[in-house]
Amino acid sequence: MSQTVDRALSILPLLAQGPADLGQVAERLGVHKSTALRLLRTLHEHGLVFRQGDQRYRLGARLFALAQEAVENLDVREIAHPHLVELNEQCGHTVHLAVYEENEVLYIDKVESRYPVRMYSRIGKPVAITVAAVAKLLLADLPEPERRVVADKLDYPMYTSRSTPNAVAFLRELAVVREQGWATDLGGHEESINCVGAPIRGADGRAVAAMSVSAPNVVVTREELLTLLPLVRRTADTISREYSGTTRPKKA
Amino acid sequence: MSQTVDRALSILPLLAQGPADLGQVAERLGVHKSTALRLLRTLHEHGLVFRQGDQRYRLGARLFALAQEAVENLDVREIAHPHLVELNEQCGHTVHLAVYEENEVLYIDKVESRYPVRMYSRIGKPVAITVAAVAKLLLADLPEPERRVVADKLDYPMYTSRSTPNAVAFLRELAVVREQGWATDLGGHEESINCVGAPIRGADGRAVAAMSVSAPNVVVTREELLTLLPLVRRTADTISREYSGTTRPKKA
DNA sequence: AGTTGTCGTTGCAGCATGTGCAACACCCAT
DNA sequence: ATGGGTGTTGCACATGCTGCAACGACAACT
Repeated sequence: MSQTVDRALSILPLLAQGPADLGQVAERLGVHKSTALRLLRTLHEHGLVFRQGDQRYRLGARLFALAQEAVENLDVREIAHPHLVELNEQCGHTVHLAVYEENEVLYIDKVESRYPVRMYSRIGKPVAITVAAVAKLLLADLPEPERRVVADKLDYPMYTSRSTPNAVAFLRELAVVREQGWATDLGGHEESINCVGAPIRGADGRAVAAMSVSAPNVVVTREELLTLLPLVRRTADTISREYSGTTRPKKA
Repeated sequence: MSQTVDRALSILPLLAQGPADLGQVAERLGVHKSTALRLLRTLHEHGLVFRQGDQRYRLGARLFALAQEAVENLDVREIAHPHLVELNEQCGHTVHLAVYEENEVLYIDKVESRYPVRMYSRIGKPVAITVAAVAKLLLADLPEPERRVVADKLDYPMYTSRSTPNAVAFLRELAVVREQGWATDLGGHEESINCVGAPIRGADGRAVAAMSVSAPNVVVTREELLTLLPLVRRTADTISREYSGTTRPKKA
């Protein structure tokens, strides 16, 4: 790995937390001001960083443009979206779409109760990987050795008393999910929130994404939410079919 | 500027066009394969890039997460404030900043007029949503269905004879505002007060806030106030650019 | 099977490149 | 004026980046 690039890229998450001036950047990077300045300049020339009125640095528009392209290239999202909306119209609850990437599970789409999605709402956040239904689905689909390696590396925070406590329990849960082809999160992340989810599979049978429906206890009980399972699975299967039918990654 | 970082960052827009393998990246960068490899590795460790199918490289979803986090930590008010003050120094009148939230439009910042006669308003208070210039701007930017739903739910109090009388008239007014990109309130709230306003837009083109200049008849006539329109729009555009982190405005 | 081509990966020697220092320029408060 | 706080510049040094060439893995042909 390249030290210079490593330092430069470390600036990005730093600025994502909020604007910072040259001194702060240099200090938090552990380098001299002049070094930080040159890194920032380079980032600036590529538009990833922006200087606002009072000399402070912020993430720039180019980064947003790149982020846009990054998700647009995930064509699962395009295909799935209308189906997520439809599902939302039928049940009224929040619908999520997530993918697995590099030891993380990220939400890439979301439909909130009755209103159309707004870009940049809360999509893009990593999910609570040890408890979320979509995370279980995606991890359960990994090849066995990788699954175990990932499970070992994870932390197992006890969000609630129902959270997955450790790797052993997690792997056991994944085996169940793998077997039954769907997953739940019953108060494992927040005590009052339940989810049911199902995988979206590509032509080769592997899970390319996962979707879930979430609702708080006060709206529907666990049992009522579980009655939506067939609908969720049917939607996921529909998306799977459309995805594997239209996706033809030519040039082999 | 730093050569190494410069090269590394050049990879991103390159990958934005589509996945590429090591050889292609090296060639298009004009560097040796081993160099490209090390750059890609570094990008990979930061999650900006990932390898699909253990072969080709593509943009990583972490880019998306980064942009997301940055947007959440963005504070329109902080960015706008100095510009509002500057505008106030140039024209002397009251300047307002407002956002739309949950069927309401709220003032979130205000710079008081230098003239003795001031208008009543308070930061944090909902504005007269059917007549205020800022409210028209923000509602005009909503997606069509939501706009209509909101317009139907509103009350249309006749503050003055010039107030918007009903939903039909309001929607017509919003269409005009949407078209022209600015809005006025000519005695619709208080007989003697006029306003002109313009929207502040984020990187995705949606209005994140709106600003206006207000003055009573006794200080400036409507016609005189309207001559400030270019200045108001220019200020709003400047704030928009700074908020979205770009130097060049997108197309309207 | 053997062979040839392609592609990703590695270790290394040389030197381009990034680094930190110190001095400078600037702005604002005192 | 004076001082402390910024961001910025030029420069000598050596760090860490570069390109080379060789290796291993894999697949496609003959």
